Amino acid sequence: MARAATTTDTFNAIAEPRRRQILDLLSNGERPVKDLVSATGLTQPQVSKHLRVLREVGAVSAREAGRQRLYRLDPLALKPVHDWVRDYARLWEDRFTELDAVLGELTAKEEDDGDGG
Amino acid sequence: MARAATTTDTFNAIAEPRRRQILDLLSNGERPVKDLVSATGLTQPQVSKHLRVLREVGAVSAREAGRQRLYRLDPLALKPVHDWVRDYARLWEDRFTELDAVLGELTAKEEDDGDGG
DNA sequence: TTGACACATGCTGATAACGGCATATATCGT
DNA sequence: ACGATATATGCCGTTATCAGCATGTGTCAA
Repeated sequence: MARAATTTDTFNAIAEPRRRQILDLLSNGERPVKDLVSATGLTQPQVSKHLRVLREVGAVSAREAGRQRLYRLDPLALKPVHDWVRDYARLWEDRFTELDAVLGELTAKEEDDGDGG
Repeated sequence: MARAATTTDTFNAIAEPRRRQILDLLSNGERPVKDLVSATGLTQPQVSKHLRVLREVGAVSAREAGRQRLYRLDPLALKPVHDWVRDYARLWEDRFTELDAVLGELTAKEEDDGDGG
């Protein structure tokens, strides 16, 4: 078995930075593919493929408008990600964690130095 | 070029559900590898490899303790993920988004049906 | 109809993940 | 020293990504 497909879930889909960039662009509102192409500097097929992945995980949806397709953000698809990291956010927002991190570094250094004090 | 390495950043590292599971286990405190093996049901090499990835992105750190290594969560590594999804959370917490989603579905259906009203 | 435009899909090649298994390293107990 | 325990690493095979390029489908204009 290889790595899970990018279309398995939102976690895999947003691992690709270009896809996050596309979502960022869509958070400003509906946009046709061409706009995303010029904004990202990617080729049109690349953008379409990324959009396909995002569609399959439900992060975007498309609407036909003449010969173009307007893509729209579907933010609820990101909820599982947010829900998961939310618990961890408490840990560093505590400030104690940051302090712990610093102290941990110092302690580790002391141990490396032997009984240097 | 293939998919970005799992060690590229936290986004790629946490795409793998087993690694999220390991982080979840470590959020209860420091644990030796053996505990993670029994808790996850994975083989020991698998766990060690996942831990290596998590170490390389700075999500965990290890401390020597006799013949075992105690792994500790480093939650700050998850901050970029949280920061990124946080903006999107506002969108669905607005409730208007959910309403929009429903209305969008209806509108799309009407358009599919032609002027069915 | 012909052509231009907008978008999606198919194919190829290169890369690297992930699982499984074996094995190397280090520590503890006797 | 020897065996057992704890952990890390190496190799192999399968699989799916991602970039690039060509091509297919549908829409608008003349």
